[in-house]
Amino acid sequence: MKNMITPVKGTRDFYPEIKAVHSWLYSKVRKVSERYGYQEYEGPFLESIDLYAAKSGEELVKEQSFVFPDRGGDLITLRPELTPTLARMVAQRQKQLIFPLRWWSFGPFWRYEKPQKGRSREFYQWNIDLIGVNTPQADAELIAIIVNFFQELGLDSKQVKIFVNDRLLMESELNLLGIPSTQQPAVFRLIDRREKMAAADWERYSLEEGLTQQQIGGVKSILDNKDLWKKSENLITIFDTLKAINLINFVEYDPNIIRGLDYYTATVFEAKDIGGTVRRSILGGGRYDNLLADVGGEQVPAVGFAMGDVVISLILENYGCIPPQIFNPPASVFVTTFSNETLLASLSLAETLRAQGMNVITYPEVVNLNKQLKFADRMKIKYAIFLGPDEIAQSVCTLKSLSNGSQEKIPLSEVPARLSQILDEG
RNA sequence: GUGCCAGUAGCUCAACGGCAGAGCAUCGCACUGUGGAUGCGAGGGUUGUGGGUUCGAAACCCAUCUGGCACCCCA
Repeated sequence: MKNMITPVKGTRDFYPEIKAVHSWLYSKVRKVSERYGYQEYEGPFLESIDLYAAKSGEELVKEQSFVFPDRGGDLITLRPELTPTLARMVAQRQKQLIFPLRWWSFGPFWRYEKPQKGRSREFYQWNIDLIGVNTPQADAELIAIIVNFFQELGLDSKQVKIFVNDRLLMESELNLLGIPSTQQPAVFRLIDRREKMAAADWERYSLEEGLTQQQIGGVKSILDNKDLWKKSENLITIFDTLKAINLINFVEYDPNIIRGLDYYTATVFEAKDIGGTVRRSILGGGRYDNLLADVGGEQVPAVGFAMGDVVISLILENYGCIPPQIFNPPASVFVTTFSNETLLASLSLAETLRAQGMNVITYPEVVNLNKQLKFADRMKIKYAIFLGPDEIAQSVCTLKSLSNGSQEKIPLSEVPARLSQILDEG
């Protein structure tokens, strides 16, 4: 144990049983993305810091990104999010891409934050975006994808929920209260914090931000108004659309949802664990209609969301949604080795079975069968094959089921066919 | 980046100023052509790391690292 190099803070080691969960999650992400006709893409993990300087949240770039100079002295960033990269990739080929564009991605990201449960410094993120359409139906499609994803994972609407709001609606409400647009970003931050603070603290804080008593009361009544969405044609259409396609469950209006990133322009949404103990949000997204123009392209409307792998994995584990079948044994057949004289015959039989498409493990050392079977048992392999002198003399092998202990002798020439048959049945 | 809590065998934990232990796991034997069960035995530790207090530190103090909780922020 001594002198062991510790892993970099906030990174995770994916041991096989954890990698299995990760791969399974990736397969679900792929399945749902493809079900809606989205195409997989990927960007570079390294980006110039200038790409983020444009429009991501200030803190995300200045405080939470891994930034280092390359050998030429240019500042390189380990990507903290994908949306600016996506905007750049689309802007670069704006004239040749086919819109509406539906793209998805699942890859690693880095943020220099304090690691704790649900948050690491290196994490994977599902990004999915619909670019080139500015309609409530497009927003509804992304929300529908989330609902579909939750259903695919076996979560129900008492466990997780998607909360939706519209920044334009909030801005117009703040305007009605006489709060100027220059002051509105600060008020959005106030809104973001309200549920975490005691009421009195929040009011005092609001006064410090320059709001009048009357405005504070106004903001409070906005945030408590669960029917506020009825003032927004956009939200009305989104909810009507989701109702019509029967995917309105999991979805709820919430005026408190604002989102931290600066580039969101209208619809914003966030999914949370409501039945359990994970307070951190599962995913977040919304409409960002100006980002492409900000990175040098033509103005193109877009909507999308991002989901980190860490929080959703925790939630799936808490709710027992991870199917045990994903921890399959690494092989279906174990070919024992008996002696140095018969070793090559065993290896040869194993290779024959592999050529038939089976996953086969052999014991690469001649040790007693006791030890080999114990190994096979612990690896949860279902069938073992013995090929010792007795079997070789008769041109057969012994097939043993490790689940019920039964054994049968099979002529060597028939082994592949017989085994395929047994594996198909079991 | 701020505050609080915790780190003891591979894992879960005990010992709480006085000989570092248990359960599980591992390895060996009973069982050299047959796994799971059982019995017997063995190995395994600079108590996260560095310093300090003390006759004596796993324990108390300081620093540091790592993790967890609440902030900040966010996936």
